[in-house]
Amino acid sequence: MRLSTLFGKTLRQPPAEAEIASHRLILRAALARPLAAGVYSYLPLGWRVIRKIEAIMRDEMDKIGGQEIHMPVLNPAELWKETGRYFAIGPELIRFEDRAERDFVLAMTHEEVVTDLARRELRSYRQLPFMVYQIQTKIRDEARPRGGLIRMREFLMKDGYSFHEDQKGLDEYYPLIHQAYKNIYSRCGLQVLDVEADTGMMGGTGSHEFILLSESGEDTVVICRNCGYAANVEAAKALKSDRVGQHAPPEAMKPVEEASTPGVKTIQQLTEFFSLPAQDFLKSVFYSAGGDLVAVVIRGDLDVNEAKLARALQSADFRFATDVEIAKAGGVPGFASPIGLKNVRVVLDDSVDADAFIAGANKPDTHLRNVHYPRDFKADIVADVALAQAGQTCCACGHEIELSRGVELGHIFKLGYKYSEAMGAKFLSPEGKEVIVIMGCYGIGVDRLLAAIIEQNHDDKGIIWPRSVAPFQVHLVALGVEDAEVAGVAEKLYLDLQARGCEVLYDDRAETTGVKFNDADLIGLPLRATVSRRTLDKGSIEIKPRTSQDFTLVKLDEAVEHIAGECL
RNA sequence: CGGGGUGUAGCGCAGUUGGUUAGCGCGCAUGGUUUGGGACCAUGAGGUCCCCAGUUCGAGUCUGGGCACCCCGACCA
Repeated sequence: MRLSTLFGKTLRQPPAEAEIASHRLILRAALARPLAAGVYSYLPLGWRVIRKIEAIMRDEMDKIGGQEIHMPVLNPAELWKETGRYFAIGPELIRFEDRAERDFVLAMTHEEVVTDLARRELRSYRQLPFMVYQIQTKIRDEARPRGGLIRMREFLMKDGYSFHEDQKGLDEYYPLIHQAYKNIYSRCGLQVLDVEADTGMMGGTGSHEFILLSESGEDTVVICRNCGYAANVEAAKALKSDRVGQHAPPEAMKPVEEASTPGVKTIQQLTEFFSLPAQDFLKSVFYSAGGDLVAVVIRGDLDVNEAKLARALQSADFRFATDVEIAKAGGVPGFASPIGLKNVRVVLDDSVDADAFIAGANKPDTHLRNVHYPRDFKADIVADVALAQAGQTCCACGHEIELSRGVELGHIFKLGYKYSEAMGAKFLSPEGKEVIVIMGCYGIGVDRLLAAIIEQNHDDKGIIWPRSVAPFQVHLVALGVEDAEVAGVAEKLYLDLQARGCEVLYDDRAETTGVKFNDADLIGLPLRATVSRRTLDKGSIEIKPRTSQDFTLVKLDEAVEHIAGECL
């Protein structure tokens, strides 16, 4: 490709809206251009990278028996009603009617379509197992797109779906997917963290996320530097420290007594008022779940993890209760607890021991001392619903855990029977019995991966492409194109390299040295080859890797083979 | 969806208490001088000042409403 005719100009200054490194470089290097919030067009350079990434994904999927298919983005709403997601998912699912007033949606993922395909095709266990995948546009009307290609409303995803006879088959296949994903990242030059993830309402039996550690990430992961345990904070198990200090133990229980606490509402205020650590108080957080009031009771030093709460409640359909709803059940916001309340489901975090706590009295300006569980209140559910915190210790080895921000690059899931059951995807077993097929789903964002590669591979001059995904391998620079010999040699090199199978971006423009070298650094191809009067006087051209400050002179007649050796 | 910010030429920005023909740098076009790290000179093209309504003799500037984009948070199969 000649730079003089390449569609898309590099920018000296990035548009003011770009804040994170990959976003700025994607715009400056002319990889993509915005059309609307979270919607981008790819220019030739960016699209070549996308195609390289896709090729790696296809290769890894094919290696583990994946078969590429292609499913529509335009979906009849009927399918989504069958699984209930038409009603369960919020406005991020775009819904509309066609001209005949039939309900349609734009697919944000393809479990419904693929399960529908499966139930139509699948008859016998002899057809199992299989895994199909596609690289397809996904539409999600995200509340807040951000970070350029990090979070988009229209994006590309490689999504795969596996179908097995039984859990055992899925369990045996899952590690192959897991390894294929790791291969994809490493082949793209990325170091990603592989973490245990929340299976959420999917009801699955296993799930991993692949996280790029980055300050601009929107997920929080828990990491143990000692044993390597890593998990999304939504799923993370951590050992809650035991309470320290003096507490009335269960065998020495004193009667509950009221304490006047005028205006003291928050845990922070309580610790100051009583001069006691936060762990000696009971925090009660009220939720409204499907019309019921739920009180989540947790130690004062901990916060509620709503993903874990969803699992405990077996429903994600809840929100913070309003003060009115709390008052209706007899609670007094700021001084509330489950003690003495009726018609409230109580979820107790397993951090709450049998020793004495101070809790709300459901009476204005009043708390209660010597509250003991289970003497003074009962729990409907006891579970771990606490958010992991820095400073807690690893559930596997006891070492102190760290929290880190990250970007979710991929998510693999043992789906189980949720979709196949809802949609009746069944097959006949060897015994002639109808059996529901078990599914897995495996997603990885293509655009986001491109952004991640840049996040992890750039310097202050520009992108540093890993060879595997670089839009071209060689940036051929002709300095002083008015010099007929320079132009002639560069031109010949360009043609010869292409004939030899190298991907060459040829800067044939009549620009000054600084402009050309700065563009080469910005675009970031692995190898730069320079032809100038100065190199020709030595019968040579100059070769410089993007990653190095040093260059080497190579004789003209060896140039093609030398470069080919570096980039093929 | 809550909070904050920004909308003036392709990009980055300035524009005074409301006042004539809306500027600057970069980029772009033409000509010339240059040519190993974003060169220089000259000439030139390019604007619904986000939109609508209002106040005013007069609005980029003031008022009201709307829209778009960015950031933080909530949300996120």
